[in-house]
Amino acid sequence: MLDIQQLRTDLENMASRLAKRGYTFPVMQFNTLEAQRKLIQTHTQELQAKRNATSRQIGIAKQKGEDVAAIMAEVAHLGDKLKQAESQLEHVQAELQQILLVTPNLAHDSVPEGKSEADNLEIRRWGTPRSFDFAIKDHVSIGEQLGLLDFETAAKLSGARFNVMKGGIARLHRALAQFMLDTHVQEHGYAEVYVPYLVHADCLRGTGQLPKFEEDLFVVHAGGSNHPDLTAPADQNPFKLHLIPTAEVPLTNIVRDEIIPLEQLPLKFVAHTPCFRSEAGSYGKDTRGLIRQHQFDKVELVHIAHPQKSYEALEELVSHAEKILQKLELPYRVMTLCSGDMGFSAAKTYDIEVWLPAQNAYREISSCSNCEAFQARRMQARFRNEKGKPELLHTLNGSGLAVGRTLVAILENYQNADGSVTIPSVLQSYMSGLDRLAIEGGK
RNA sequence: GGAGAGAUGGCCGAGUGGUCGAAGGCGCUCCCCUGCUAAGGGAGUAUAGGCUCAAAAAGCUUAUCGAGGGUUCGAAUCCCUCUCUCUCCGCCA
Repeated sequence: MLDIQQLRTDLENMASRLAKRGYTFPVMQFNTLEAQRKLIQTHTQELQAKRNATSRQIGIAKQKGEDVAAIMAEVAHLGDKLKQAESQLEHVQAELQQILLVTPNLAHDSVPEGKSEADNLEIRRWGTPRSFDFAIKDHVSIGEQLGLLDFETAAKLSGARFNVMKGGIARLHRALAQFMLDTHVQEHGYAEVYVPYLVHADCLRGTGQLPKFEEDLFVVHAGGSNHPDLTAPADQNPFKLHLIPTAEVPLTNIVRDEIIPLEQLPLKFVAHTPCFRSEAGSYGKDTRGLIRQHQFDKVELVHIAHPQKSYEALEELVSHAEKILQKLELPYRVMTLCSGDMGFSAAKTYDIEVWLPAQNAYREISSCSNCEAFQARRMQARFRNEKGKPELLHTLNGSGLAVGRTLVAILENYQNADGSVTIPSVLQSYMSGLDRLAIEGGK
């Protein structure tokens, strides 16, 4: 959420910055509502002040044993007027809030201007794509030939965009998550966290998925759709929960409504969770294989940072994600997303793209963003600053990494002519020393 | 699932209709006193808004005692709904 005070004082500038990321801010509507708000709020507060003062007088008079009938008559009609004013105010403020809730973050000055993916800026590459002397296969063929990747069964169980992994691939998948967690905890200083996979709507509003992107989420009810409590307000309804689309949601919301002592900053959290996405609007995209699934695992990194240090933290965060690919010896490149391609909450985003030989392309495997105070303002996540005053934190998140896509990268980059797949050396200790997945080896 | 108790400021804790945004204590900050350490005295110490103002300072003002609603001229206090925590019983991985 943007700072409404900043919008009031610097509207033109803010609107033009939003335009750079392809968002048209409703300037006219905002101005109209603001003018109304000012009028109604002042009026309401005057009425409230009058009521408070009069009530105090009544109290004093009664204590002295004086007659209060005259004063009572004076406020006789105040109640109705006040109620009306209060409800008008509430209405206007809800409308303003609605505008703010669907307005994306401002891009940082260092973000290149652009409209789409095509305008993203490559900033570095690591590793050299391997050249193959045989006809390469994609991860689906590799996995199915090994007998360890089974999309047919997955479709029977749950439909499209799900997968069943077996034997060595299931284990490799597990090994990857363990390896990532261990690296971030032991080498990068993250606190390992286990979090709920079902969260309240408040959490999703806090990180920016709601109210705008509800169609991308899965919602669950306890006890089926006939549960009587479904009629209760969604916010406080314990029987309506959302499946997390990323661990960013629970991890970042850990600091919601908190004031963190200065000396505890930065907080660095890591969690391995499944992620659930409806993938509405991506019909026909990446339909084959593990790239785009309704359910996938991810190791997520979150920093809760001092505002003055959040851009240092972003560089650090990216380097932590890169480290995983380096250890796995997978070639990748790092992109700065242009203003038009960034997510809703981000002020600046780096994508890490891993080399996928079968696609002959680099594909996103991690997205690392600094959201500055955008999420913190929605969450009321603050710290006590050097002057002892509460101040909004900066929040950052990044994949470190998407486990399923990393698995894809390994299957494709480490494939051999005989259909087997070499296990990267850093993972072998997680696989009881196994150094390859062979066709007859899986069970 | 059943029975009961509770939720107040950074923390503890008082407050059952009226000058209560809230006694007292702890903690913290500043000042004073005291030749070590300690102790004592004084002052200050919630958050988010709005208006006045070019701005700052300042002033005025509103809201907030788990959340939402209600009663009332007036609610931390009374009523209703919900959430969470604790204790006991039952059930369960």
